[in-house]
Amino acid sequence: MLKVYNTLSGKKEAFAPLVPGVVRMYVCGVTVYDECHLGHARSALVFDVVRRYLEHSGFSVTFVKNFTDVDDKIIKRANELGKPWQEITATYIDAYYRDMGRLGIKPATVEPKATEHMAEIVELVRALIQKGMAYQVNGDVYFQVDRYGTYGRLSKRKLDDMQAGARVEVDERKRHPMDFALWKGAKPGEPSWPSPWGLGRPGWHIECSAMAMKHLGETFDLHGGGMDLIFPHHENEIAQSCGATGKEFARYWLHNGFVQINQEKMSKSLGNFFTIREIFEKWEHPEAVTAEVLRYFLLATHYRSPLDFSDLGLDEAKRTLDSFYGLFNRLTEPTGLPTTGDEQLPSLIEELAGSFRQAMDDDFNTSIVIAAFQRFRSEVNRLLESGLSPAACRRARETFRTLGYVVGLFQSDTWQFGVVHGGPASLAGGDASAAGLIVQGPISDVEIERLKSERGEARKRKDFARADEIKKLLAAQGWIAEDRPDGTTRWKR
RNA sequence: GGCGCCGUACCCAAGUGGCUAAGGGAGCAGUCUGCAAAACUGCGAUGCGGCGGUUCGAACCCGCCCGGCGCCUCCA
Repeated sequence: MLKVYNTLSGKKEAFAPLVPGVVRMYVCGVTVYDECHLGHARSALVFDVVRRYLEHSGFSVTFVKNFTDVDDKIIKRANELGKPWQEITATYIDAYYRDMGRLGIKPATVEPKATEHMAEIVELVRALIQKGMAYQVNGDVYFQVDRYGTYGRLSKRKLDDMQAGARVEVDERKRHPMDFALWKGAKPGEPSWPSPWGLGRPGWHIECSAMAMKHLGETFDLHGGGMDLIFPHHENEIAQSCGATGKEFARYWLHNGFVQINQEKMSKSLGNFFTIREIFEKWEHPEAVTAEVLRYFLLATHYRSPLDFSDLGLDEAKRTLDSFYGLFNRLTEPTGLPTTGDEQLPSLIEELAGSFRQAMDDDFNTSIVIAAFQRFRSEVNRLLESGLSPAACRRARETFRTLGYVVGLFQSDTWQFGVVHGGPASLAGGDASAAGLIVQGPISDVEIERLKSERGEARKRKDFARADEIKKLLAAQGWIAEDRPDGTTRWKR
C-alpha cells in the first residue's frame, strides 16, 4: 500500500487515485527564461521517480508537465538581450530537453505550453469574474482572495497573518493586498493575446490551472513541485481552480526539498547555483556516467529533505557506483568455481524486492532503496566468492537492471571507473611521473593492448619490475589492473 | 511579526514510541595477491544539538533553550 506525504494534510496518507488503476499527475515545469540548475534537476528527477514507481506498481499514468513560456521574466530577458521573446523561450525549451535528456528523465505524457492554452486561460478568468471571485481593473484582472473561503489551506497561512507581515508593495487598485493577477493588460511591445478585457497576457499561476484542467480534468490525483511553489503558486492555483469549478483540484500535493550550497538554498537570487550543463561540462566522464552519478547523489537523500550539494558528495556517489559496476563486470565473467552460491540467490532477490517495495511505498524512500541495493551488492559479491553459475549471474544482473530502472539506475552496459580528469596528460602527473615515465600524450589502443599482453608475459616469467613498470604506464592512461588468481588480468578504466 | 523545516558516528544518510540506532563512504586490522587493485571478514555512536517533562519504555511525543535554514517578493 503506497503512502504519500500530502502537503495539504501535512501527513502521510494512503494513496488511492480517483479512478482505480489510473493516476493523473501534474508537475510544475519550468519558466523558460534561463538554463536549468540543479534544483530543477532534483525536482524533475524526484517526480520522474514518482512516475516510474507508479507505473511499476501497475498504474496507468498520465503525467503532465508544463512549460511556462509567457511571463515577466521572459519579457525582461528578451528586452535585455534585444531578442524576440519567442526566441528566448525556444532557446531554453531546447536547453531543457537537452538537460533532461542527459539526466535520463522520461518525457511526460503531455508537455503543454502556456501560450498554446490562451483560450482555456481566458475562459477560466471569465468564469472567475462571473462567479464574483475576480474583478477587472482597467485591462487587468485580479483574483479576490477573500472571496475564496479556504485561501491559505495548502500553505497553512491566514490572510490576516500575511497582511501583517507583508512587505509587498500594495497596489492601490487591489481590493485585498493579497489579490493576485489573473490577466495583465499588455504594455506596448509586450506579448499579448486578445481577451474580453483587451490585449494582454496571463498572470503567473493561471496557466497551470488551465493546463492541468485541460489535460487531466477538473479534479485529478497528484500535483507536484518544489517546496518554494507551495506559496504563492500552488495556493493560488487551488484558489483559482476550485473557485472556478467548485470542485476539488488536485487531491495529493507533493513537494520536494531544496538543493542547498553550504546549508543555503540554491537559487538564482543568491547566485549560488550550478546549472545542469555546467556539471556535465565540469565532470570529465562520459555523459551517461555523470548522469547516473548525479541521479544517485540526488536520490540518496529522501526527496523532502534538504540536500547539500558538494563535490565530495558527488565523488562518493561515483565511488559507490564504481563498486556496483565492478560487480556487474564480474557477473559477466565465468568464475570457474562450483555454483554453490546459486541456491541462495532467489531468497536474496526476494529480500531486495521486498525492501524495495516497502521503501518506495513509504513515501518514495529512495535512501532505503539504495541501502537495499547496497546490501544486495554485498551479498552477490559474497556469492561470487563461492561461485555462481552464468545463469545466476545473469539473473543477478537482471535484478539490478529491472528494479534499478524504476529509480533510473544501473541501466548502463559500460562504465568509466578511473577518474580521467583532464585526460591522459594530467594523469601523467601522478604515478607515472614519479616513476620517471613521463607520457607524451595518449598511447594508441594498439599499443595499449600490446602493453597489456606484455605485462602478462612479464608476470609469467616473474619479471615483476617490468610488469609494475607497465602497470604504472597504463595507470597513467587511466587503466586499472586487477589481477585474477588464475594469472589473468581484468583491466578497467 | 506569521507559518514551517533541519540538527543522528570523521563524512553522507535511514529510522519518528519498544528486538543489539539501517546502509554507504573514509579509516584501521585481517584474508586473497609477487606487489597492488577489487572482493570478502572484523572493528566504530551506552548514544541521536542541550535541559527538563510525559511514559513501564523516547533519537522518536510535549515544553523551553542553543545552532542553522526556508516561505511570507520571482524562485524547483
